[in-house]
Amino acid sequence: MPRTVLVIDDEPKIAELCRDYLAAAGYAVLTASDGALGLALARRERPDLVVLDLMLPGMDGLDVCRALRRDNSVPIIMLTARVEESDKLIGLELGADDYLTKPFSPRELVARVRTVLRRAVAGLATDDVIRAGGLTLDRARFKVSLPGREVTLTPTEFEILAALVGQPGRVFSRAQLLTIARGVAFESYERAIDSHIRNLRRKLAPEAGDPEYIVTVHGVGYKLVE
Amino acid sequence: MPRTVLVIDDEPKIAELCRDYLAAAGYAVLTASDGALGLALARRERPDLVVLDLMLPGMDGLDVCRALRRDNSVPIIMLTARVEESDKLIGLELGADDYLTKPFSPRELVARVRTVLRRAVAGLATDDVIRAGGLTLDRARFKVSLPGREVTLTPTEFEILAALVGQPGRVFSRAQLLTIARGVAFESYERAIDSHIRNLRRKLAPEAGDPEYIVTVHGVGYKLVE
DNA sequence: TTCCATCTCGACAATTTCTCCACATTTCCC
DNA sequence: GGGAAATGTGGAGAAATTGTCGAGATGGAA
Repeated sequence: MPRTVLVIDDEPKIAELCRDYLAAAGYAVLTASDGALGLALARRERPDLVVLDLMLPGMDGLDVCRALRRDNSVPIIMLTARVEESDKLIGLELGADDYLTKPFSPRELVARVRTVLRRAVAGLATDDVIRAGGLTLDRARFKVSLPGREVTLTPTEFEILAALVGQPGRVFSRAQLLTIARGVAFESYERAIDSHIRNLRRKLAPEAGDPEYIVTVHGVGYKLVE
Repeated sequence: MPRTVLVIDDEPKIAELCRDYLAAAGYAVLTASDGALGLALARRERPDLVVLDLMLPGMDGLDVCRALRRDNSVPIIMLTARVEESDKLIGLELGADDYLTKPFSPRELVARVRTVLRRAVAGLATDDVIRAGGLTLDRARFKVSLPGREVTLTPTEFEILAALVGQPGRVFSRAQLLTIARGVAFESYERAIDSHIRNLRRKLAPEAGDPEYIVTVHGVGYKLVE
């Protein structure tokens, strides 16, 4: 059961960026372009977390925050524009679980969402360790282990492998993997993925004859062995 | 187990500001809008520290301070409206552990609270030690021992190392370490962490060739060796 | 006050990681 | 098998990240 994240932001670009990234990270994402709409959505859909822009037209982000807090204890991550030394803004903060100042890296957003959700649902399933096909990825330790040894990956390699291991057998296109690794905002050479796949294969199976973990699906993309 | 701070202030804005900041810093916060209420709360909830406004309606802050002192030795931080020498002196004579003059920066408040609490707790916690990877951290004395010697750390260095040692192998991002070190989840120059890490490394391994305790995880953060 | 310890932050160098190209090889489809 | 398209591979910059030093800022103590 994927966790649901509600993004409330009036800037379409930001909202879209958040949505794509969080979706790529495996979350169900709802978006709202203003506070009232967001609040209504939150009440109806009961998201597991809310990403909330501080600056909103009409109903202010703080009002939304307050209202959300009245309803229940949904975790909130606030987005703030980097304006002044935060003291004044921060003085207003009531009960957000974490803060991000714009511009923020989408990767950072996903990391924060993960952290806050883990904290919020401590005791429930932790999505920190994923296992498949003899591979074990531990996000907290940033390590992957396979029978008999452990391998160190770069951030991009780790994200790609995490996506593959998360859904064994599912085929990911290069575009999808690029989005997962680098973000939608980047339009770049899709075949950069090939290099990462190559490096991953070399790290996962250093000797010829070792098991293949990553399978090429000609004309489509890559997948983890089933 | 979070430490509890009781804020006694009749100005809602100030009280709210304190509550939000201290909550963000990981403290459980109680607030009271006048002296009598605050005193009652203190007796019932036994907070670890009291933040007390000198100017209160009805029962004066000094009276509250006196009364608190009669009950037990809870640490007290006084808030004063103006820089009146006499106020400071009186407050300190009465046994306040520290004082702040308005307007104060919330960040400063958090810093003072942490300092006073640390001082207050230092005498109590004797078995508050963490061990891992050959390191032994003594929170009461702010020292870390490693094979053959003992090193004194600054408060920030200690908090960072304590986090790392508490979960060996787990990777902490700079943002996480910043939050741990400063007690607040506010954006700041993340790379200040690098400097602390550098200083820690120098203290832990003064000679070239000494064992490395703190490992860089490129693109992610830092961790303790496993 | 002045001194001292600590922390922050900028600048630049050192290092790691990523992207992209050129070309070799494989796969697919006829 | 032949040809076209897709993928594998190596390596050279480009880009991003981290190491390092040191100058202010700040707060606490003498």
